[in-house]
Amino acid sequence: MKTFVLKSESGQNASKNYQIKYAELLNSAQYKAVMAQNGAYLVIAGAGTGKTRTLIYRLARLIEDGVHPQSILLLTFTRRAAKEMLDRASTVLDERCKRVRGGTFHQYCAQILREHGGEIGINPTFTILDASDTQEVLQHVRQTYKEKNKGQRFPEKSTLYSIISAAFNKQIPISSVLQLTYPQFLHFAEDLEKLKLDFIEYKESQNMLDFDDLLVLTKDLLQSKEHIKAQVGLKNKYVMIDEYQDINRLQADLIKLFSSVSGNVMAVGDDAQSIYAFRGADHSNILRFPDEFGAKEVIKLEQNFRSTQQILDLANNLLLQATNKYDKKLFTLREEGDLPGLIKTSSENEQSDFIAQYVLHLREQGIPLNDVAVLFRNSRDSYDLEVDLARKGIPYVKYGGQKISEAAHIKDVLAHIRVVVNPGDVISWSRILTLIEGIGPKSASELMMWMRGARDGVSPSKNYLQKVGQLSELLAFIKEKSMDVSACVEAIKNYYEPICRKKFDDSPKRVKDLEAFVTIAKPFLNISQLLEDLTLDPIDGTAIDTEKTQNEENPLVLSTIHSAKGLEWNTVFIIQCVDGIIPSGYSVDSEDALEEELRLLYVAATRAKDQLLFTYPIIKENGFGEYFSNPSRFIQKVPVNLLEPWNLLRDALPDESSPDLLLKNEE
DNA sequence: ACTGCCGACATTTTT
DNA sequence: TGTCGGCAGT
Repeated sequence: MKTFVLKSESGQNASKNYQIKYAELLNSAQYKAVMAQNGAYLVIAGAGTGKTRTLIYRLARLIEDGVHPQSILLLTFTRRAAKEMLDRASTVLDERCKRVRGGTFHQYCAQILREHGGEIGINPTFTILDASDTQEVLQHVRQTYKEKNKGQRFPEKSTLYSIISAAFNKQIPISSVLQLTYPQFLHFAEDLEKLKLDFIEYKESQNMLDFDDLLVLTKDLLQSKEHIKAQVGLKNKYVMIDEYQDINRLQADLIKLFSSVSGNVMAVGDDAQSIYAFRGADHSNILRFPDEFGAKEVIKLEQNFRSTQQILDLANNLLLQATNKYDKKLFTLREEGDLPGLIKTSSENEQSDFIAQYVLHLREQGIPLNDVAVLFRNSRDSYDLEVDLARKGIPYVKYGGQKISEAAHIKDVLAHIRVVVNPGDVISWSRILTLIEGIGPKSASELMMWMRGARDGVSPSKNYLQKVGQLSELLAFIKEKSMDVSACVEAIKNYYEPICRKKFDDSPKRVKDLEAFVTIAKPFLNISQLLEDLTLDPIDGTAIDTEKTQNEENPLVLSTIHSAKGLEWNTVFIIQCVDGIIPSGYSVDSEDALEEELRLLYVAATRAKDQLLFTYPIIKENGFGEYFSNPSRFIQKVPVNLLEPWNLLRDALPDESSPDLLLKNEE
């Protein structure tokens, strides 16, 4: 008798002959997620439970099942994350995985708008504004309102940016944002609403979109144009979203639209690790997912493969302090390890000294610098340490904080490219014109008037024209060579370098950045590409320094906790565990905000594989002088049997061959 | 008009 | 920390 096996629609793939032995490589929860077929699924993946691994294998599995790589959409938090996943997936399976469409929400939205934006009146050649560009536009729009409210404190451009952006991302009116976060500006509510309209109008007139516009307009487009929604939906047979806990309302709506045809969505995240409320993320989104998307199943990953049980015990204990119940308890099969340590230092300086010495001590034990991370709440919390590391010659990279592409000197360089790409960009014109000696805001705007067509015979003033000569040569060159990015950037650098030297006291550092920037810019196909990539995927603060230290030893990692998301190291220091820093002084009035700070500490703690050390200085310096600081309230509540206090002893002998030894006191 | 200098001020965290 | 606004000098 002959047999023919009929394939079922879903779920029956376990018997298939896969190239990859999924069942052997994954634990049962991971396996379930990887094999999940059609419909919506939520994967709650605790820290270190192999979330990325699960996503990677699911990609591979789908492709093995014949799903077209291009019909899979993988949305991640950063572009780097997407790229890494696709790279890893192609190692476990094959090159096909690289053809999966992966990236950030902003990137994907920009793509949709370039393709279909015309349908709602968007010119597809729009330029994208990054955070600081947006602030410059706001600065421009702000003038009128500032003058109108003379004598009163009117919000700064950065404050305006957070207010307006919060209104967009949370989709609430400005007055509500003011009530929640900026009650001191409540009386400006009306003006700010108007300012917002001016702001929108200005961006429209210049054909510019900021980060928020990309999301909002994509949503508008897909909601108002049924056929486009269908077209986009058809392309997305499978949608996967990483870090779902950090997604805001707007993004949740977008996912619904992206997956409208197939309904195949897998969201992955951890409600205990939601740390982006400040930008509108709402960790209840992840809890709502099952209802909202009609999820077939919620899969929980709880076995941790990263940390020792001692570290997990402490992390679990931190979560107990939350009023929100996180139904989660991480466990591991790893061997026992050291108790996490709590180190009190007399000053911030001693804290830095301790870190530096202990890092060297670890290195002697065979733990390389780059397997050690120092984490902190605010970017500036590492300044003191950075000075100390530099002095002791310990190489480091820093993640988080200001982006290189937002530094003034890089913005200057980019402005030259911008005016070529978008000659209507008044802000950039003004920026590059006022760089020229003898040209201030007034002459700059006269020159711009003149360029726009010399209305009413405004005299071009020969004197200025001469000064601008060099600049116009440069711009002509860029225009002609727009496909040769490295020639353009090189030319700008040569033109700008003398200006840079005059403009900044710390010009040597900045000139070095310029040189590094030439290298970074090289691989781009044309100047518009360069601009777009830099705004959608800004280079991390010290990425440039990394190049320098590459020949040397792998550097120690310094990072804000936010930027450490998803990463892991053998040893993790969490420094400045002081009340007012973590939790931040800005959060103590709000229970929700406070709880987010707790989650932040939880994220930091769960980055450690073997050793976890909290440090805090007992005396902090602040403006006028010194004051006593208290250890973080979160840390204070942890019982001693989970967190061992260390005793620092300073070696009294000055002529000892080894540096001062800091000892651990076993109690 | 433009430049330079001084003091005030704001500040989490990121696409 | 660096940026911004005001003021004085060229």
